[in-house]
Amino acid sequence: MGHHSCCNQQKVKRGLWSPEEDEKLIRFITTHGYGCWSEVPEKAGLQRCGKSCRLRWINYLRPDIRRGRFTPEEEKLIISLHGAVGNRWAHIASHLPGRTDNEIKNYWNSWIKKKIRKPSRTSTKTLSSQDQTSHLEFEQNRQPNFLSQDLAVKSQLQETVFPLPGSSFIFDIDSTFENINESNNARMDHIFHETAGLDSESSWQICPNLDQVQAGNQVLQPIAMFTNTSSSGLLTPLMDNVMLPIEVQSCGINMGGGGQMALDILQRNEMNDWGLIDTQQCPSYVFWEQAGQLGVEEIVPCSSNMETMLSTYPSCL
DNA sequence: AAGACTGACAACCGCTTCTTC
DNA sequence: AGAAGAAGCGGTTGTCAGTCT
Repeated sequence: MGHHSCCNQQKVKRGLWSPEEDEKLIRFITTHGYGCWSEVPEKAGLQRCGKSCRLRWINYLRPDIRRGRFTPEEEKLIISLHGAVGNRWAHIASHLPGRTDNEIKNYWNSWIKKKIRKPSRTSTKTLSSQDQTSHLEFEQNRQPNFLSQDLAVKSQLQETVFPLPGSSFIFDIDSTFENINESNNARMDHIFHETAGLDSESSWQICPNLDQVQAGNQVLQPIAMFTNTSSSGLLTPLMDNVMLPIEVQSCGINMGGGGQMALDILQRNEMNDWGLIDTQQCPSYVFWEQAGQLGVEEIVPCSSNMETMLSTYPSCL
């Protein structure tokens, strides 16, 4: 194709750009514009291919470029957007004025490397004897891809995006709030009471604007931020402290803010019946049932709630 | 002191998508 | 409609300065 052949031409320079080359390109673009990139090098007096000129301008020289370290807000946004749209760097960059897809991609890749190297807080936590029993039980059911690198990365992301303070609660459900079916509602009700520390008589409901839960006479604030890209492919507006319904088909209840992770895991395992994550203290397992077989996959090892959940929902086994 | 390692980021490559004729 | 070139995109590699051993 055009670029490939143009870059193979003899006397075309490659590698880092010199200040002189930068100056030539800037001078040309600012006076003439760039209309057709393949014509730029010749007109600007550069021994580069048009593609290289374009990249240099877009990623480095254009005046509206923003350089320097990412702010915490930008970092958070990148993490959130990546959780929603994956490696669509150009899409992510469009939400960060002055930042390039290349810059964000580089940032992401080095950040991920760092995170993988650094042992996670939860994965190094000592398990209680109760935890160890539960952990052992499910070790035996591990899937081949258990604790894959991909999963480790996602767990790290989850730690960052969903810091999980002990007294708060977060959850998402398998349908829009208007369509909670009875069995899901009952399970959610039970889990909610336990998680929020309510007595069994206390009633609760999701407030109409979906950002709070009314429990008895107190209003509780969810801490989670969810994204949903499942149906339209469009990016759901990201809002801190707002709980959005996530469409996890037949997924049952998902607590702990791992909606997208659950979806990934369940889809990867072609789960059609139902699945459940129990994650009060930290993310732990996704369960699902298919053809009479229990499937289980770990998100982050250990959960002090495992026994409780198993006794409450014996159908997990 | 010197070589190995690491992180940051610039640049390239190959493929896909868009545009033009 | 479809061929060809241009532009866009994401994965990967290269470079270099700083740090570690």
